[in-house]
Amino acid sequence: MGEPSTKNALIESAIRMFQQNGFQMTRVSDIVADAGVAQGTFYNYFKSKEEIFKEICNDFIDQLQKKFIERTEHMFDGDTADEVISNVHRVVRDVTRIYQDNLNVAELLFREGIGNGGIFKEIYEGMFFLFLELIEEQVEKAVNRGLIEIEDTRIGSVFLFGLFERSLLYFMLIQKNTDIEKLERMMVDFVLKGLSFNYHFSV
Amino acid sequence: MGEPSTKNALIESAIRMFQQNGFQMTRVSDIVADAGVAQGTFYNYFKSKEEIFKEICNDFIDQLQKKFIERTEHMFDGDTADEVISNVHRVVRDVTRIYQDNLNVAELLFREGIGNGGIFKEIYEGMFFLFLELIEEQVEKAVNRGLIEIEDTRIGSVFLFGLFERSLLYFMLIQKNTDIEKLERMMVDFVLKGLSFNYHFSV
Amino acid sequence: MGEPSTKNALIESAIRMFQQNGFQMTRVSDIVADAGVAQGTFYNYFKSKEEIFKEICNDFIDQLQKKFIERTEHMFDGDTADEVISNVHRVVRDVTRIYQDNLNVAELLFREGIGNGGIFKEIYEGMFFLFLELIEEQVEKAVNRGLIEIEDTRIGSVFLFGLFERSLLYFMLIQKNTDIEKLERMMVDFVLKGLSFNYHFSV
Amino acid sequence: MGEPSTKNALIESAIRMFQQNGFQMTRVSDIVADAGVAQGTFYNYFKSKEEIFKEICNDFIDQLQKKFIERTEHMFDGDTADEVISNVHRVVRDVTRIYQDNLNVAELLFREGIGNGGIFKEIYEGMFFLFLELIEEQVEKAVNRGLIEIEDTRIGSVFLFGLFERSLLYFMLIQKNTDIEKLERMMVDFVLKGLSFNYHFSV
DNA sequence: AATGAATGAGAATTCATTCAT
DNA sequence: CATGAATGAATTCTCATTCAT
Repeated sequence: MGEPSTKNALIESAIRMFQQNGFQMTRVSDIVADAGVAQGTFYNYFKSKEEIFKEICNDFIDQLQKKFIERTEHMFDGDTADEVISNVHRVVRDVTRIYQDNLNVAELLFREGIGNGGIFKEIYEGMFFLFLELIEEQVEKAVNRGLIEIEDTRIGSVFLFGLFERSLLYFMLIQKNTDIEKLERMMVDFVLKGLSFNYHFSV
Repeated sequence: MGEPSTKNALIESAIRMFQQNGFQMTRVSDIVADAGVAQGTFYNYFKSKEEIFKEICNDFIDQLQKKFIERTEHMFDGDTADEVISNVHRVVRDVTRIYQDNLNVAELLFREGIGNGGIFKEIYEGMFFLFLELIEEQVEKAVNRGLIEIEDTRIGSVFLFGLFERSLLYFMLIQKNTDIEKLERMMVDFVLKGLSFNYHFSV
Repeated sequence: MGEPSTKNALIESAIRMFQQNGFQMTRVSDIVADAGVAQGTFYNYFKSKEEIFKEICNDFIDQLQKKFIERTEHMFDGDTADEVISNVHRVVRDVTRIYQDNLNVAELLFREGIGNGGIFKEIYEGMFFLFLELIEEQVEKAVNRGLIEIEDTRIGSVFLFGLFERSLLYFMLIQKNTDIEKLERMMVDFVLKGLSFNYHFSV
Repeated sequence: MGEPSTKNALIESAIRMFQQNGFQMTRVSDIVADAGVAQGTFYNYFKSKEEIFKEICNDFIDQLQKKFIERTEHMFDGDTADEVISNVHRVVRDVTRIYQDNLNVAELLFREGIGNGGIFKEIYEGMFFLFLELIEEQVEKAVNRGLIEIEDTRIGSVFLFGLFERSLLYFMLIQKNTDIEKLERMMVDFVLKGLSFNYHFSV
């Protein structure tokens, strides 16, 4: 019975420590001290310091990817402007929820992925490219359907993703008292206008 | 007279190494090997690894801040829509130039500043907050003049800065063949529309 | 359970090495090589090279101070000359024993305390001053009781302590075949005569 | 003409620095900085850091040895007690003068010689043994002439030298306001009594 | 499963000394 | 003689990982 609790304790401690001091600056000894187990115990559950980091991120990434794929698929669906807006809103809201529910891990992944640390760049950039592809696909469809207008869909997609990710992390991590629903609403509004959305559209 | 060339060689090597492997993973021995000098020589010019990083960033930061302050001041100035657009464009273009001219250092600062390394977060976040303030000030003025409409100026400013910084680095570092002038043009367009800019404005 | 033996091995090796080459010239690598453990093992037991030195000295200092305080208190006690002589002798003998039992450490402390190393001067000089105070106190009492005569009790005390410490270390460390009992006897004799002891004293 | 002043400046700076921080802790860069010359200049005058130390000590040692040999030769000479006392006093006084005139160097030699530093032990101990021999020779002569009584002349000589050296340094370096003439007088008195000097002696 | 002592490769930094100018 | 940049060996200390108990 020791297993699940010990492993969980290690994971929780690792998240806490990684967030506080970053991956590189966190020592395995910090993690085990925080978890209250012996140094060697760590290696009964994880092959290395890297492995626990990846294990921590994987759940979040899986969840996020799954939802992202599932949601973006219908991003600009709808027969009327209101339906489209509502769908865009749903994407924003659902993805925001996942960030909210995994805020610590999201920050971790974001920071280590962008930082030059090395190994985690791949994980992060893999995610980034996937999301970019998915968004671009939808943007193209929407352009084709005459819903929005944008000179270059790749550039437009980078705008969307950059704006989304950066804002989310800023308001969730730094300016924490922000009204997230307002943020979502404004984001949808800003992005649709930026994309020259045809507010009078109807099939 | 060996001084300036040795010091410069070290700085250039340091930038290269930091970019390749990150600050933490770069060894002083990597830097000196790349610069072709002895280990001890490094310490004739820099007190520590941290110090060379700071010295590298400082020039760029100074330049960027100066230009940013100077340019944003007139961001939404103008008596006609065209004049305003032209001013917004100039801000985007000038700041983009600085990024282009200091691409390596810009990436360095961005990555290490966001990564959890520690000391560089301060430098980066200091810059980030300053820019946010400057942008928000201008956004407020523009709202008051009826040029644009935005529910919350702070949120709007984060949108602007996030979109700008993220896109710039993406297209300069990853998708390098991008037509930067097109990017600038689209950015101005996207942002103004996102801010509900009154294209028919005139004093 | 490797702990006590490893730590002890390190301490013994450290004493040996410090004695052979001094604190400054002794490398941690010398100590671990002599103890037959890995370099890192040292730092499982001691925070630094300085720390092991302090730990080595502390036992000896504690013991010496305790005995010194306890013994000197009755240094010149007694109702007859013979009793007094016997008490002085006991002080000399007891303190000599402690030096004999901790010869290596005593030498270490003496050498590093006098040498300009820095940190150990404090330890040594603290001890030196304490002993000087204790001796002077007794010398004053003895002068007041008419047992001895000395123009300046501070100077006399420095004579006593200098003579004692220097001789002890000389004969224990350099001219090792010396008959210590004879040395003690001669020391008591020399010192009492030097202090103009009243050999016919009686209450 | 630059030579003598540059070399002297280096020597004076070296003495100052060695005294402040000890030989080991003093860097050549400290010495040249204090002397106001370039790093390389040091090596125009001295082969190494050790060499400047030796050069500093040599004058003092030569002087001290010369005077010590010259003076001790007649240490217990004299046909009356008063003459002997006066001769002993002269030895003490003359040697004290040399210490006084070279206090900084004396402390240096003493500290580094006793400290476990290594190379200077030899210099110091050579001196120590020479002085001990010289003293013992005189003590033996005095015993043979019935001037003094001492069970073991070697032990007695160590008493004399230990007391002398230790006291001198204590009162010259630490308790600096001491009346040196009184110290000399008391030393002569203490020592002669300790040696059971025959105050009524006469040829 | 848990422990924690032992490991040792590797990192930053110092500083006496050299030498071309 | 004076300079001071360059050198690189040497040293302390860190920490992920192993493994016998």
